[in-house]
Amino acid sequence: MNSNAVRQTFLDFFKDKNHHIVPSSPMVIKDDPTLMFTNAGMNQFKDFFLGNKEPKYRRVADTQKCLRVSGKHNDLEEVGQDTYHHTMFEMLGNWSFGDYFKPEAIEWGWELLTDIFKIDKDRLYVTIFQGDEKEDLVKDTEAYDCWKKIVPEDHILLGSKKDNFWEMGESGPCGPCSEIHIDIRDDSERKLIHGSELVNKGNPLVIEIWNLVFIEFQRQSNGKLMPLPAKHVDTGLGFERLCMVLQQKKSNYDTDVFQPIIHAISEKAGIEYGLNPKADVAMRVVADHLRAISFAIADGQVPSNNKAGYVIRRILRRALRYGYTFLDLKESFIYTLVPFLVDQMGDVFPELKIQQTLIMNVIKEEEVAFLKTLARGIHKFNEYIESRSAYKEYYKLPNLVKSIEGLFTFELYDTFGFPVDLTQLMAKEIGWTVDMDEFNRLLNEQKTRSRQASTVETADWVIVHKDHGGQKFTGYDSLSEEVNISRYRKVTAKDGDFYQIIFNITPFYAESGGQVGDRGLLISGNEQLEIENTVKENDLIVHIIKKLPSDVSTNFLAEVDVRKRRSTANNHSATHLLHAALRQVLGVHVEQKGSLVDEYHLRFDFTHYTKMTKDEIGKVENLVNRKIWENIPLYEDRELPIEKAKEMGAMALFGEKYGEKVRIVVFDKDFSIELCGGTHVSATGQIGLFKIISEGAIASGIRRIEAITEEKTVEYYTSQINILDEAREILKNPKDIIRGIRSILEENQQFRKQVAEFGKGKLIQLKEDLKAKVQLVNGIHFIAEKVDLDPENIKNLAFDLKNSIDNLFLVLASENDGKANLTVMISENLIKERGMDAGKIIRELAKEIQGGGGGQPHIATAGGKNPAGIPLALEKAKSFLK
RNA sequence: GGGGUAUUAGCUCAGUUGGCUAGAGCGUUAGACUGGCAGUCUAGAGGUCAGGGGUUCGACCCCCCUAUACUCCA
Repeated sequence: MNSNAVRQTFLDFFKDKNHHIVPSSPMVIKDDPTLMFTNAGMNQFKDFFLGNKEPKYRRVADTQKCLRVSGKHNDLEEVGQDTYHHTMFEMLGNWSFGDYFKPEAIEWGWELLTDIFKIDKDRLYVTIFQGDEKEDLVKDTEAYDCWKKIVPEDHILLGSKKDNFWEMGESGPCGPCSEIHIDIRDDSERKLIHGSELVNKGNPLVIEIWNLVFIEFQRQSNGKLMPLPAKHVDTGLGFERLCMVLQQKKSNYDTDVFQPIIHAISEKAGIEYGLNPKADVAMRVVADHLRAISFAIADGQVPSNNKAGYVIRRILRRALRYGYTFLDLKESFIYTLVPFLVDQMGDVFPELKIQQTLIMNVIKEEEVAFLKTLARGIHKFNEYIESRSAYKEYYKLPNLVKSIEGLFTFELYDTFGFPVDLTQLMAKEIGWTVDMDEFNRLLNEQKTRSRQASTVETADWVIVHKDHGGQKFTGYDSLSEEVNISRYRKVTAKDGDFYQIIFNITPFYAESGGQVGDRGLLISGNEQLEIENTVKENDLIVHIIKKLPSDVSTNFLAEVDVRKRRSTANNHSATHLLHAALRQVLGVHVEQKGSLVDEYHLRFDFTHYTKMTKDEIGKVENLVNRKIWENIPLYEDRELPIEKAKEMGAMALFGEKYGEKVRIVVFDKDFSIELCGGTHVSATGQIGLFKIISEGAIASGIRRIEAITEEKTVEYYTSQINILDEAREILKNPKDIIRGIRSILEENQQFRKQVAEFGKGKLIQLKEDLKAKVQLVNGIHFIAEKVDLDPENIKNLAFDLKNSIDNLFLVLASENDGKANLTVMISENLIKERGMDAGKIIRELAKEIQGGGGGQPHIATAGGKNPAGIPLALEKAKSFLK
């Protein structure tokens, strides 16, 4: 059975059991501070488990793209080493939200695996939670009894809290789980050791394939467990592992999910898969990471230097590093593999196919950049080895300690991004070692420092008024509302504590979709508190406030800051107009890749391959402004079925999560229709005036425009005109200001030349005067004079004189700003033949002017605070004429 | 969010206790050699040492601020 059929069979099976099939949510997560990527199938349903939201369907099934690279589930370093870990993988899942529980989940799981997929029952083992005394949790006999009906007892095993008690995080929903494991060893080996002894023991051929989680508790932040009112089922069946089992393979990478890609890599490297263990690991790493990166980019996450983007960059670099070292691929190659992935998965995940060009461009650019960092690192490494060897030469050390310091290794890694394992490899090749203890110590130091800088502690929610069916958002229509607090909690952060407050109803827009959150006031009686920001946590609207009201249980008036909201709406609506204008001027390949809208400006990232010309920017600005002046009224529909919205030609974004009912925002149905949750102007005229401030690249194929609207634009034009006015005034109001500036510049250049000529003439004169004063003492041409020149010109003069007079000993003095300066110049041959040293001489002379100085043997300078000492210094100079 | 490093000629980079009137290679311009090209040789042009402030007799170098880029950690 090929992989596509496996996936389909799973979904069909649960469809028959009255499950609603939902699409995979994006792999990149936007509105959850605790998570960067979807790392389990349950992520998109988190709000249902937390009780923040009511599910529309009580039974759901899906396949979910997941990425596990950071946080609690960190598999990155495992990937490729074995045959069954992945960064990106698909999780098949069936879900019950307060509907069926253990009996059905267990029965159906077994039915699918054994009846439909025909897996040999004798090879399957199940585990149940054994209980935990510390937590006061009993053994999960309910699950045990369900299993006992269909599975022989010697195939049911007890598991500890670590393996069989699932938790979402430090706090939150949790419960016991029951895992299904499979033993795919050969019969001969199975006879030697019973499979039950190898479950959860890290054997690559006895592995977990399905985890059935029974959520029935809520973990408080004080560690206590509370029973949940509604019980849920959350299951995860590893798609790649299931394919392996059904295709009778011993490795996920041998299935048709990976083979086409592995084959392409092997061709590229000219190394056959399966011959050399190290090369095999590398090929698996590249194949796995290629998937992860491509899907991430398709979901809108390009590699960058922090947060989620940084994680993607790290994955890509790891792949490149393995290719570089073990497959001897020294040039960018990963991007050339993308078409094979698209062939394989493009039908199930169309976002890959549509964005293929962008994915390839972005990957290639990253590859080239990283190869450059590698080259720089290698250069630094060689320099280090050379300098250490030179050190040994210099001090005539009998033998050099061939060890690379941890500090240097760390600097290479931390500052220059050079992978530490490459340092080790290169060291080994020339017979050196690396001080890894020191390296690790430094790395841990940095980790601790970073962690301390970002510790936040979140307390439990305090319920004030029970909310029925969650909170209501009224901000599209009103800007103030009578509210009461349904719950709040305290957050302790490094730079001060604050509170998160949930209202029963709120006009405040929470930060999302690139639009910043609202600010405003919370008023009750005489008390006025500032709501500093509004953020979204999953779908919950959270208000941030520094201080709690004196009475939290009373009624309040919540008022949105109108000024900020208005400016933000201007910028958001302008963003829509800009998007549409770009598509009209540049072409329909323009897709939104990111957006930021606040009260000051708007930022819009989009796909486009070349720098926009002045002309194009002008056209876009004009088009947007024309639409503003048409004063087009806003048309919106907040409850439109998504299919209908798409029919209307609404632009949906990749990597964005949409429900079944969506909101569309329309400005002229023939111009701009977008799916959007943000706040907008009621008619475009309010935007006033639009101006693009900058246009540039942020990644290959992605460009960024920054623009302003309304009063900011007027301010901008006003300040530009003021500059012009001022310039005109300075130039005494010429008819043509440009010509005026040009002629001044020309004149200026002329004068410069003249001044330079004049200065030169003066210098020549001075030079002649000084030449006339040369005394010949002991075969030395001696000059000691005070001149009226600045230090820079004295230096020039000195060099000039040295070139025209041989055997020269020159001492020049000058006075500037009440301070004395001395310069000594000596011909090279006098230094050699008579051992004269300008540096030593000047230190003697400087005593007379109460100062200090120094320099080289042939030229030296000094300064002092006593100009009256100059004659004495010049006199003293004679004493060196021996 | 917390660190680190860098910014020098059109490009790639040197410049090691503060004292080269700031250098190399490539590129570029002119000339010579060659029947022409490739090439070789000779000569030259090209610098606000990222920007601003400070310390100093003297700053590419030390200190502070700003900008940009790179990079590690969370």
